[in-house]
This record gives sequence, C-alpha cells and structure tokens, in this order.
Amino acid sequence: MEYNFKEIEQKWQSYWKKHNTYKTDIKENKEKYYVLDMFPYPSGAGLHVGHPLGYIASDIYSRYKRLKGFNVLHPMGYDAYGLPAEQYAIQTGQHPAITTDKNIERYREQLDKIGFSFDWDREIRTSDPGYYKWTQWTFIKMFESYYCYDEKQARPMTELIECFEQQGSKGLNVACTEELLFTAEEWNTKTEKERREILMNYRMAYLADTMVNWCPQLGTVLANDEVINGLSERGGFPVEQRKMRQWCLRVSAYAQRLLDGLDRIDWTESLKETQRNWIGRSEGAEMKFKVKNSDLELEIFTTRADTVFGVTFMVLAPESDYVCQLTTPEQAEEVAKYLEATKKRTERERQTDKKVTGVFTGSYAANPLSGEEIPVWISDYVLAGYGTGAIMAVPAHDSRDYAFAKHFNLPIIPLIEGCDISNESFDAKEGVMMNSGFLNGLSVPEAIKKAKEYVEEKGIGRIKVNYRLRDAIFSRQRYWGEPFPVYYKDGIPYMLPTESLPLELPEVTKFLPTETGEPPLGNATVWAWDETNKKVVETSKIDNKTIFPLELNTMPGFAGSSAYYLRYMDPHNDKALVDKKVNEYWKNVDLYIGGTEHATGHLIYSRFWNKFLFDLGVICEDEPFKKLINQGMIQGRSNFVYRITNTNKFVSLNLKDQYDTTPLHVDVNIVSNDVLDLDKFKAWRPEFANAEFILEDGKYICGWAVEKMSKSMFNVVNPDDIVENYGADTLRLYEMFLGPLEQSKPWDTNGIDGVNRFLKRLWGLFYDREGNFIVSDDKATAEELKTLHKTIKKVGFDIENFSFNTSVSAFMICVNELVALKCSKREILEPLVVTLASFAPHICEELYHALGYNTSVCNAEFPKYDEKHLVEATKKYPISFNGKVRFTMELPADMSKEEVEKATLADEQTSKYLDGKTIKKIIVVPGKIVNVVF
RNA sequence: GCGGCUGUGGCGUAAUUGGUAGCCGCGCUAGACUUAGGAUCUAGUGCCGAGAGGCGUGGGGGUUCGAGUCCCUUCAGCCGCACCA
Repeated sequence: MEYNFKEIEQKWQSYWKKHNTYKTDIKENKEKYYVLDMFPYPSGAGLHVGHPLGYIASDIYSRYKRLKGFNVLHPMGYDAYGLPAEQYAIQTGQHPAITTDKNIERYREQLDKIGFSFDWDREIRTSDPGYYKWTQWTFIKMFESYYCYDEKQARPMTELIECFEQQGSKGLNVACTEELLFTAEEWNTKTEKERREILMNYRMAYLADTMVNWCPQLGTVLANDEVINGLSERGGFPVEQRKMRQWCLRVSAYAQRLLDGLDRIDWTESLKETQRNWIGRSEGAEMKFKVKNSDLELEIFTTRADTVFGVTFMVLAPESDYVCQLTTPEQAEEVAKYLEATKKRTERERQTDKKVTGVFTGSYAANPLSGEEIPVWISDYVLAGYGTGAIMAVPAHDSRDYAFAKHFNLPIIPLIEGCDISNESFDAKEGVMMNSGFLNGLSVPEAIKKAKEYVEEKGIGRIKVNYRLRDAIFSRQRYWGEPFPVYYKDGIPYMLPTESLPLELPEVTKFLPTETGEPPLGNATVWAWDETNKKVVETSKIDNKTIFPLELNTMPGFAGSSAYYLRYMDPHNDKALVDKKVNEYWKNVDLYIGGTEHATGHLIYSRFWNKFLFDLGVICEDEPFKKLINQGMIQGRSNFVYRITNTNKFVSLNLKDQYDTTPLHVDVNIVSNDVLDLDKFKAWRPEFANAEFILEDGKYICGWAVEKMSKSMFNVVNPDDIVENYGADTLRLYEMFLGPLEQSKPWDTNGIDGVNRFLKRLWGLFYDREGNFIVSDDKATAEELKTLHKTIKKVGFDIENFSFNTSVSAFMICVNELVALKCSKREILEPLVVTLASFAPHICEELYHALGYNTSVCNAEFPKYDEKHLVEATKKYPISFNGKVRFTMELPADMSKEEVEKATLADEQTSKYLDGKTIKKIIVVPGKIVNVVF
C-alpha cells in the first residue's frame, strides 16, 4: 500500500478538530509552557513558504513539550489593523474590515493545511472590539498614571495631585515633559483647565505638541522605528519633520528598566545589542551656561565634562526654543533665512548631506569654568530631539565641532597633552589633560569624574543620565486602527468611563482625510460623546455642553500587538484584560519565535506596555518574553533564461557566453532542477509562444541566483502547492531540514524529494507493497535497540536546542538503518512514531492508530532512551602520526591507556608509518584517538 | 565610522564542543528493473593524481601531540545603529 498523504492528512486534521485535541485549559497539576509565534498581519498575498518556518518550529517544540508532560499554551491570531488594507480601501472603496476578513480566511486555510497544534478557541484579532477594548482600557490607565523615579514604577495620578495640593511640584522625582515649578498655593488656585494642562506634563499617555515624522503620501505621522533612512517603512515615501499635537506614550520613563531587563532574558546577543543601541544610555552632566547681558541660562548635556575648558562656542538646534530668545535684532534676518532653509530640508537630506551649515545668533554665553565669553551659533548638526537641543562645542575633541569650527574659523583649544589636531579632532577618551585649570595632569577618565563632581558642587549643573529612546508618538491620522477613548471639552481631553468601552470604530463614507485636513474619522457622522447618557451619538449633535467631539486620530500598529500574549491566556474575559489567577498560571511567554524586523518596534513597545501593566498590578511578570528566537529569512532561488539580444531565441546556460544575451527571470514553478519545461515556458506568456531555444544535451539549463522571495522575481513558492504535491508532513520536515532555524537560507523545492522518500521508507517499515501490515511483536536485537535509542537521545537533545535540521537527519539515519536491518518490530517502531510525531504529526497519528491505539499520539509520552543500549564493546581507534590519521584499529572500549599504546606499537602498520624514526611520545585519549609523535 | 552575525564539496548542510572534516539530503556518474521514467533499487561521488600519495573548512600568522572549532590579523557578504554631544 502506498503512503497516501492526502487521505491521511485530511483524516487526522478532521479527527483533531472533532476531538478538540489542541484545546488547552489550566491544569493545576501540570507545569505550564507557553509557546508563542509573532502573529501575522494578514496580507493580501497570502503565505509563502517562508512564513510558516517559525510556526513549524514552534509547533514542533509545543508538541514535544506536550509529549514531555507539560501543559502547553500555543495560540494564534491576527494583527488585523494595518496600512495595506486601508490603502486598498482608499483605492477601491472596499471597507478594510472586509479585506481583512477575507485575507484572514485565506491565511487560516493555508495554516490549517500544515497541521498546526494551535488552540483556535483562543484566536484573537486586534480589530475585534472585544479585544481592543483592553487596548483602550490600558490607554486610559496610562492617562491616569505618572512615573515615579524614586519608586521606579508607574503610580496613579491621584497620588501626584495629592502631592501638588500639599507641597506643589517641589522635590518631585518624576517623569515629565518639562520641569515645572509651582507651590501648593499656586496649584490650589488654578482652574480645572489649568490643572489638567499641568497634569498633561506628567501623564504616561499625554497630548503634546511635538516634532513628528510626517509622511505626506501616507497622510499620517510615523514612529521613529517606522522611518528608515528618512523614508517610511511602508511604501518608502519621504518623511518630513513637523510640529503637531499628538498623543504620546512616556516610554522614556522606562528606559532604564528596559535596559536592565535585557540582562534577565534569553534573547540573542545581537537583538539585545540592537535594543541597547536604541535605548542609547549615556552618562554625563547637564550644565548651565549663562548668557551675556541676559538672565537666560543655556542648558546643555555632555558626556565630556572634562573638556569644558576647551569650549569655544555653543550650538543650538534650529528647532530649539532658545533660538528666538537668543537671536539679536542685528542677526534676526540671517537667522530667519537659515531656519527657513533648514526647514525645507527633509530628514533624509539632513542625514545624507553632511555639508557644514550654520548661523550666528548674535548672543554670547560665558564658560562656567573659565568665564571666557563664547559665541552661540545655530546649526542643524545639533539634534533637537537629543539632550537639551543645545551643545557646548569642543572643536579639539569632537569631530563635528571640529568641522564646524574650521568652516567658520572659530578657535580650537587642544586639551590633551601631545594630541595632534592640525587635521582632525582627537575624539578618543584617553591621554592627560592640559589647558584645563584644576583638571591639568589628570587622565581623561579621572578628569571626567572630577569635573562632574565639581560642576555638581558648584551648582553649575548636575550629573545626569541621558537616553536616546524617545517617547512613542501614539496618534495616527488613519481610519483602520483602534479609536482613542477620548473626547474633548474646551480643547481639553477627557477619557471615556471604562464601563463604556469598547468605543467602537465608526463607519465612514470615505477613508481619506476630510476637506479641512482632519483625519478620516472626521468623516464619521456618528462620532460624538454624550456625556450624560454615556454613549456615542451623531456628530451633528455636538453642543459642547453635554455632547462633545470624540478624538479623530486612531492608535498605531504597535498598540494592538503590545499585550496580545496576555489576552491569549484569557481571550473571552470581558471583565478584565486577563484574570489574575489565569495570569498567575500562564505567567509569561516561555518561547517566542519571530522575525528580527521587530527588534526596535514591537519588542520594545510590548516590553514597555508589559512593564506598565506590571506596575498596575494587573500581571505578575515584568518581562513578557523569556526566551526569544529569531527565525532566519527564507530567501528565494530565482531562475533565469538568456535571451539573445533582439531575438526571441533563448540559449541554455553553458552556451550563453557565445552570444550577446539578456538574462530574464523565469517562474521557478516551470523549472525543475534548473531544467526549463519548454512547453510550459511557451504557454507562460504570449510573447514566448514562438520562442526558439538553443539547447545543450537536449535540455534548456537555467541560471540561478539567491534573491529575496518576491512576486517580481518569479521565485515565490506557495506552501499550498507543496502540501498538494507532497503533503504537510513533508513540508514540515523539509522546512526544518533546510538548515538551522536562525539562519537565512534559500528555498529550493528540488531537495524536497529526499524527505518525501524518507516518509515513504518509514511507511514501508509498516506496510508491504501489497498493503499488508507487517509489524511484528518479535524481540528487538541489540543493534535495532541501539539505532532506536540513539535516535531518541539525539532528537530529544536537538529539540531542546532548537536544532531541528539535525533531528530530521537523525530520523533519516534511523530509518535507513532499520530498512537495512529489515526491522518491522513494534518494540522499535512504536517509540519511533512517538518521537517523530512532533515533526510529522499526520503520518505518525496514522501509524500510531495502526499500531492499535485509539487515542491521539499527541497525548502519548515522549520515549525515554536507555544508555545501556548505546554502550559499545569496542572502539575503532584512529591511529595518527604527527596528527595525520593513517589507519584505524578496533580495540576494546574499556582498554587502558597503556594497553592501547602497547597495541598501537605492536601493530605492523605502525612501523611502516614510523619508517625507522624514533618516537618522541605517544598521546592516547581513551575512547577518542591515538597520536604518535616522532 | 561603530556594533553584531556569517564564510566548510556543484547546492542546502553536519561535525559528540580541541580528537578520523564532509554525516543527512539534493544534484551528478554508472548499473538493475522497465514500453517509459520527473518511479524504485544498487554502487560511486571534496579536489589533484593512473597509483602511492598529496592538498583541503575565505586568506595569512600563532597556540597545541592534534585546530573547522581557541588566539591575533586580514578579506568578503549580510544585518542593525549612525551627526546621540
């Protein structure tokens, strides 16, 4: 009987569904294990063969853990909000919900075919009101919280208000947008509106006028991680800087905890390093420079407090608030001209074009240590977003300041003995100080320390830690996202009561911004909040007395993906994001598998979001993902045909150099082992119908290259086709067999026959050609047991180490050996089937039942290996001479060192290789090797 | 520029962690069965060499009885960050 994968796979997929085999519940007597995949955005293109790679790996691990007796949570859902569906809606008028549902349905179909052990009862979609209710709920909690640096956690705003009432803002060590100073009396006399404006300065979720990455083509702002080299991540459109009133999340408050947490989680070093870079911690000093003839003080941040004596000028970012305060009337015109010019430059231009530009403000400041008078300039090499937006320039020891000083002819004072600054600055933090008053003679690290202390003592400034990590801009001028549970009274935002959540996304007539430039929600006719009746009503009823306008922005993509792992634990709970007891059982994700592209987006935001929920006391773990593995990308393997220029004639690969040719991509699905199917090629496109060919050995050989898998390269392979032709089990095995999970590698369907043959051969151990079940109850031999047990041992070890490719080859070796031994014994095959079941669940379920079981192999127990079957009586010792292996000798495994040495010397081949030379020494490593040195 | 990762047959890869480099699979070669082969089975297949043998893990150097594995250096590719004061 043939191995009929189609029948088998359908049969068991419906069996699993019918028997709820993958349904998971809390089992207090069992240890939990949580395996999570990064949930997909359901794109219109469907899955290609690269997408399921991580899912297959996590599925194998989940099934394995289950066989090992763990209670495994392994859910799946969809990141359903997103730009592509909305862009499609703008173009076609089709509601994004419809597009999304359709795409999800297709994804589900594709996923189902592969035989995953997901508990689909726990499916979530970020666009589902029952889900985003909790995204909105968390946002409200953020609005109602501030961050206390002393307690190192988020606290309720009510505590802060109490504090203001009693002592004002004095002595507070809390996260804020800007330092505000007011007394309790001042606070207590303020109006409601004034108070709310002040509170905004401290909220975890706050509304602020900030410089944002505005993308005109997408009509929305983007977060920093959504901008790559000055272009939008989605679509690659230019991005410009603009000041806009936006919702922001105070992620920066958590910078230190986000950094510290990295040391306690099992992620790859490269991923942690990326996050460390992104957080960008630097220790330094904040210092005040007095402005001449003014009460103003310029605040700057520096990591090189030791170089203050070398400050010969200061520079402001063009966006800095100081600019207008310091510009003198004489310079006003020039400054205005410069600001205008910089504004025109996009972020991208500013980054790529490193021409030195700048303008003098007309003002001077005083060096706080030397008292020297120094000019204040403006230049766009200073970033508004980092530090204070102003710097002290030390041209001798900073290359950017150096370039600026050279260009504008400003003085350069060297501060380190013996450094050469005639052509470039000396940036290294080493050497001995000079020209630096009380710092002279100290080494740079000593001087940094001493200068910082001095500055603090004299009240010139303070020691400060700065982070590159910015607060996340949380508003998007988009339709297809979570609505903010916010309405406005007199321009002041108020939160909806949490009992009124979810605030559902309204219908709109069109998905573009309104004529007045408001976001698409401005088109909604039912989008106003009735405060008394606590419900959404017609926009036309807005009277700003009891009925108020609702927020028109929506939340960004990372909102819904930040806490989804928690919702899987308790997906249908409408009383809480996750029940406390449930959360205490599942805790956090033990294994998270996904792509590396989320390193600075999702993986930072979800850690932040999670820490906030932890501070609220809603959840019990402060890091969401204990272990994280990045699966490598599956690249495409493209094929080429070579068209002779100006003809419709194609020449085979190895003859192409004799002609003038153009390579053309050809669909890999009509090429087999680099041999082109000529008929399919002619039928592929009308212009090739009359194509002629120059063949070699009667075949047309195509060229090939490894490229990104994409439609335009014609190298996309669809998993559906693989399942159709070879079955899901073969697909699963082959995806793993390709190579190490974390490595990128090209997909080449040609190799798939190997794993398919393996399954057929396995099948052949159970059934003969006539379809007779040939498994016997005979006693297994020592050799057969050894084959089995070494396989169980290796596969178990490999799975624990996520080395799935080597497990697959171990299975192949095992089956090859059993075939050679003609072993069809139950004693061997039964444990083998259970061991393989995580990789190839369908065929194993079939064989498990054929062996007489009527329960699922998913509920079996992973076999234990017994070392006693693995011990060898003899060892084939490689005998090497000066490190070169010459022959092998079979000796008893337990033979002593001395005896092995003796046996080696006694062998006649030894004298042959010695060739009369004297032996200097003999190295014998028992059980390993013999090395004769002469 | 800084940081991280990766370099092994024609291809994807393996190597018990310092101990016989190339396991497993693809491809290829030869053969068997066959009307046929994109089926199946058998044998071979790192390179050079008729052979003995030599050479081989991007290159160079080192440590070691012994290096794909450790150290130094260099090159190439991929990824991340990039005026971060």
